[in-house]
Amino acid sequence: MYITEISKKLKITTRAIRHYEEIGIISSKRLANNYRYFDEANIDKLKFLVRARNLGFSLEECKELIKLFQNNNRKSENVRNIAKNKLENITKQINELKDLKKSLEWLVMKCPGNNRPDCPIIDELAK
Amino acid sequence: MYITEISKKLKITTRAIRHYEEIGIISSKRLANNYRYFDEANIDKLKFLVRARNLGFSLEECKELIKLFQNNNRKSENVRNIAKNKLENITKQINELKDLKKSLEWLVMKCPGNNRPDCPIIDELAK
DNA sequence: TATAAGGTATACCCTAACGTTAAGGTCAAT
DNA sequence: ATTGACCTTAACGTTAGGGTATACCTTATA
Repeated sequence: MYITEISKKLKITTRAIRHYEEIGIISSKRLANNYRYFDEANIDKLKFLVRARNLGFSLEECKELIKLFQNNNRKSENVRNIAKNKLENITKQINELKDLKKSLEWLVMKCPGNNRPDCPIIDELAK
Repeated sequence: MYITEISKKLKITTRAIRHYEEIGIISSKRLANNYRYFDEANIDKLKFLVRARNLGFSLEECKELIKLFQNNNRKSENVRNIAKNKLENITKQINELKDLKKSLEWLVMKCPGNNRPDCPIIDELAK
């Protein structure tokens, strides 16, 4: 498969694919005209990568996961630890964002939002 | 106040303060020895900025808010719109993260996490 | 056959919000 | 005079690509 073909199939940009190759996460063959060609193995790896990214893993984490993916002697414990870490991070992020949301909701509710200068949001930030 | 003094007080790094100055959000005076000196007005602006950052506003948004903060002819509507936008973004982010969290929780639960290679997380990513 | 269209390549600059050296100037105390 | 704590600027690193420029390759059309 050519790069555009697979980029459409996986709904990512060609730029992303080239980037993944640049930093050594995936690889491809080259045709006589220097065009990239992705065979089954490369495509599988890329698919794996895209799914991992969609689950919120960083490229560095994806690299680790792909290593484990391709290692038949892996321990599922190692995979689980990566996922657990990510889970903790995401939970923290959610909680932080929830706090922010509460504060912002309060302020937006309090603010009249008219053409006068008096504004509880500004007051809060300036207090 | 000197930069370290105020950085401790506001619990941000000196690098952050210098960065804010670099990009023109805040300013400071200089002493004879070229050290930065922050007077009341500068400090108030910086405090405002830190609070806005803590509420999740980007530096660009903070710039806008500070402009409004210092404009006595502002309309509270403009302030409210910035906050409402941010609120929408945060809500979206939370929902996306919640989806990720669910998926990850499911996978982590399913994975035995032992020293065998069989792993539902890998299976899911490779499917 | 020439040329235009469209896919492909590399390579460089850009983003946000600082973190992180590196290399050096200032100041107070020892 | 030296130490250590503070200050300075400059400049590269980070994340995950986006955007743009320039040029080569291939194919369809005039």
